[in-house]
Amino acid sequence: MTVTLADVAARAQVSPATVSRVLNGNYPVAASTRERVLKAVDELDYVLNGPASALAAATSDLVGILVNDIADPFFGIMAGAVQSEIGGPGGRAGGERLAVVCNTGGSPERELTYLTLLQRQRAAAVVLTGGAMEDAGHQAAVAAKLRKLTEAGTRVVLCGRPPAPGTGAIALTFDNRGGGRELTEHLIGLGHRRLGYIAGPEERTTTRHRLEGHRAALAAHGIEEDARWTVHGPYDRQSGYEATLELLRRDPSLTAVVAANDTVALGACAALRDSGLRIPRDVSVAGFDDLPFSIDAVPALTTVRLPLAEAGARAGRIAMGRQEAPIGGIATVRGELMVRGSSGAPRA
Amino acid sequence: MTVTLADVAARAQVSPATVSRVLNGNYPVAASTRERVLKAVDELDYVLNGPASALAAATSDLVGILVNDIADPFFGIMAGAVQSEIGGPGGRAGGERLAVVCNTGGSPERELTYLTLLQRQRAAAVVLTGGAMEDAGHQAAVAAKLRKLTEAGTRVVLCGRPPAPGTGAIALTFDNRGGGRELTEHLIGLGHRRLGYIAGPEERTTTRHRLEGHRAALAAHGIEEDARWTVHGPYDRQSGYEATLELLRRDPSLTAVVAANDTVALGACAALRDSGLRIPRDVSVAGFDDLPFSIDAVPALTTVRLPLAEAGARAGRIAMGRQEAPIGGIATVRGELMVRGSSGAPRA
DNA sequence: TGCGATACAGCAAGCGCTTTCTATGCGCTA
DNA sequence: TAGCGCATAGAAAGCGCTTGCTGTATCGCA
Repeated sequence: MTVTLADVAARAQVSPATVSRVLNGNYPVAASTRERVLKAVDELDYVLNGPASALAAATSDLVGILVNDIADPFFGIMAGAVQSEIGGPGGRAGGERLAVVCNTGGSPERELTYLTLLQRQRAAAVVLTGGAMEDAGHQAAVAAKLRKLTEAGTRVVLCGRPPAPGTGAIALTFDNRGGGRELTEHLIGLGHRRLGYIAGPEERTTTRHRLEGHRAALAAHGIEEDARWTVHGPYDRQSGYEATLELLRRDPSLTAVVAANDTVALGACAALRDSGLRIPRDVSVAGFDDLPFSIDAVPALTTVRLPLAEAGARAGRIAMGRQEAPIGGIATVRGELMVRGSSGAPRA
Repeated sequence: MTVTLADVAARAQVSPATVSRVLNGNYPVAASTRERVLKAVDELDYVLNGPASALAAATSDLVGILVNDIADPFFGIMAGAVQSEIGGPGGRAGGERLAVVCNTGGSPERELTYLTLLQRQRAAAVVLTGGAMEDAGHQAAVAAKLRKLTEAGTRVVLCGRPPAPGTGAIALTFDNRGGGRELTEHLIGLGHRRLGYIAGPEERTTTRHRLEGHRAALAAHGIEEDARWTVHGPYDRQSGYEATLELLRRDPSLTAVVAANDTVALGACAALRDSGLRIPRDVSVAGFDDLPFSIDAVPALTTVRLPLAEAGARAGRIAMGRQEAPIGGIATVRGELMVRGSSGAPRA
């Protein structure tokens, strides 16, 4: 039925061992023999049985990439960058690896299940992207899983995610707090004093850090925050739209709206427009991430650029052992404030 | 070192066979025994060895999803939908499957390599999304691969991709031609007679079909197309920007620009704005796909909505054998014209 | 009480590959 | 010419799991 190594061996008149060695190329095989084997492989259209070789060799060429939402370019960009460095087909590394991206949908259970699945497959490496849940129980469970993975020899890299001490995982963390602070300081510098904030989902590290940065900026400038100025919601456009209407309802005198990310900011812009407000004349808007579409918003979005592709690529290289891990296993990746048309001085 | 089935068996005082059966749950096991086994599994923190069981059972729970560009929401949305139906962790199906998305980057070689890798892993199913390359050699190679996969029992579904006759693959095809035609007819109906077209990369089915639809509309209305009115380029924003400038250079009298997709259209809008032209007063713009951000363009983009999520979900269900394949193995998914602010009557 | 049917549990034979160890042939050197 | 080492090929023992087949109690029923 299916062609096996033994069939190839028989056809090439050599032992299965030799065929295996030709295919893996890590043992001397005479050129003439090799050629004969390759010819047989070709004629028989032989395809190696992955599970069998993984079992025998006790290793696999699977690399897992966990993302919260695959439909969100934030993750897509990182995942693509990781993958390009993993050395999957066409990647710059030699060995062919199956880089697989797993969509957790932001669900803790799925995240854990995917990690188990990856562990089960004896993945060569795992990259976790994006913010983590702050639920203590879940964090402990993930940490335990990660420790087990690293102990089993799987390289684990966190990309855009806070460190997980004691797990052996390498962390490339985004400086969400610093970025958030810089962004809000920019607005304050422009003269804003009443700023609405549309935060991401609660219990997420990203949400909290960005919000903390925002508040730190307010505090640093002696602006007392009004509890009505903050609204939480998911990381999507609709949330931004609704949250903005809500903010306006709570305090129509706001002169700026800071969103948890660009997608949310887009929703905010739409809500403002629909409310008859002009950006930035009436209300300034700011996002976070600098996704590709942000520059095309009208006016273009003021935001914090996160080097998603660079960070992903670095994470990929580290996962493949082609680049050294940062000292201490932790590196902080900073964002860059991008001032564009959506922010301006408030009306006097 | 690592815990194996045998260890669990020893601890639970049963045979390995019994443990296996408890874990796979497809054979009667006394409740008391099951409990003992589960307890041992838990205590030992046992994780099944994926490759080993795949080898022994000659099946795997891997499902591959091929996409051209994972950073593009067009693919992200489809991939996410497929995945949610695959029954990966948290999906609505019971069995835990590892749904993996593979990023081909639009490269034929990578596509082929990923298919081989998936074949090697004895994937349970494969979903290919997005347009195909039109290179005859490559198409034949892919077709051969697909045939081999289906013959080996892997279910293959094409989502948003033309059928591959004789391969046993199920196809859910987007009606790119019809959508393209409808879109251009809308513009013609508005009074446009000189329409620029920014096509996607050559040698792609999607590119060709959309362009054909556009031309069919022109022909149907007796508009003779000027060769200068079409420019090809990749599916990205920058391409749209540059192509638009080029079109304007070639024929400043164009009153509408039709883009191969929304991302390209965004670039076109930016180019028009930067050229001091107003949308739609001076030039109308239209996209394709109706990605989430399109409604946030200013003015909102007139485009053709493709039910990406629905199609992906359906593809996923078919791949899992939870929904019947369309008769003949081919179904056409139609788009819906979304008329928005970016298109209007040309100035008299 | 006796007999077939039933419900579990175990044995053991692989699944297709990798890899260690061993065998063989050959070219050289002394 | 005998002896040694190197280059290469093969034999065979698993890797950890699944599953067909073979027991062996236990149960129902007459």
